[in-house]
Amino acid sequence: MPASKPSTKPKMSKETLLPLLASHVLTHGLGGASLRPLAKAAGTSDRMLIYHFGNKETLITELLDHIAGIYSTALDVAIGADRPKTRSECFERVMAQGSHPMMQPFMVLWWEIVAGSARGLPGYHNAAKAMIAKQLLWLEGQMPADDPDPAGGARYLLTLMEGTLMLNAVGHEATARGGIPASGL
Amino acid sequence: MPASKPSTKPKMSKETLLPLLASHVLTHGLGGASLRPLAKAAGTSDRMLIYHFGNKETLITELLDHIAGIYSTALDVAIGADRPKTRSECFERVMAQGSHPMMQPFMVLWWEIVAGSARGLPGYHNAAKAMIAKQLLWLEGQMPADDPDPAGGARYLLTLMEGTLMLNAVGHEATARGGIPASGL
DNA sequence: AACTCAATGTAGCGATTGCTACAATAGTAA
DNA sequence: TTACTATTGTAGCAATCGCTACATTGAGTT
Repeated sequence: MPASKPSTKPKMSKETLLPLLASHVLTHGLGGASLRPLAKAAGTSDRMLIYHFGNKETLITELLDHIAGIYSTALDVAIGADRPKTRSECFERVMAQGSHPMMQPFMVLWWEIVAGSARGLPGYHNAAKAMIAKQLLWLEGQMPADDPDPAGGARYLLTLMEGTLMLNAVGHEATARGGIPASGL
Repeated sequence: MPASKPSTKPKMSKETLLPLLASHVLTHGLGGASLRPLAKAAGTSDRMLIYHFGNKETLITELLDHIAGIYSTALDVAIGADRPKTRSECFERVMAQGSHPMMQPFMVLWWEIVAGSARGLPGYHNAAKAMIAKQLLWLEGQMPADDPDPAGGARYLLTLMEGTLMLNAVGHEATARGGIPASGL
């Protein structure tokens, strides 16, 4: 009775592991991400994580790459059908999207990535740069159709949005909301 | 010959320890801040850190408070003698100050504090809020003398500045610099 | 059937983690 | 002196860290 043995070819590779690992760090963060909890979340052992990735550093690097990819596609599916009329309206939309509960795990993780990038941790910088670049591109596509300078406007709105999101993250929502002038956007 | 004994009343308290601990985390970060390295940097043992602070969590909390205080006085000594003429000029000055090499340890640590605050780590939120509040107050004092709305302007410039600093931290300096419109500040 | 080799489990290593038990050394109060 | 209390050193504990040595399994190849 060969019953207890689960499966002889369990199909376990980086590609199948990364989504599970990503889901774990998206809810538990990168700071305390150690091999054994990560492995448990992915249904494996630390032994196998090292087997597949070589060491923790490359695991984190590839994981951050993967998460940047997830973020990118999440933005892709969030493209509005119509264009906003003004930059102000564009900013409102974009902020609503960035503050959406669905995006919150990304935001919480995001500051950890920024911190790691600022401190020079391997892998963090590339992921941060990729995510910003993607967001900039996405924002450019969200600009008003008749905007005189969509690229420059996207950079401006991105700066403003990131500042606002940071103030939100540390409990200064009122500061951020009150500071954006209606004109000038 | 009482020679080898260092001092019978070595005067060691939270107040004398905190500056040394702060200097350590300002250069080495909070992430890997464990008791024994911290103690070594302060010239003590982990044993004594626990003795003075009770446990690591309150140590970190009080340390973050202390660092927020250091940051506050650092801003106080950086108040310019004259006021800028325009918001644009004000923003330039403030960015120059925030990008100053002297401030870089604070900036690198800052993103770690933001990350901890976003994730709800104890002590991080209060420190982040205090540092932002101080910065807002400071910025208000730096606004042009004839500004129609110094408080609102300070909030706006703070949002813009933090967004810019974050983009700098992840290697998107060009994005940030190119995005700020000359008008509208 | 014999061999090969990727995939996996088990067990453990040395280092580090936060923290504690116990004892020794004082300086002060009685 | 005697007793007490605050401060400090020494040793160590259980837990976790990243990682490795070794053995086993099993599917495919010859």
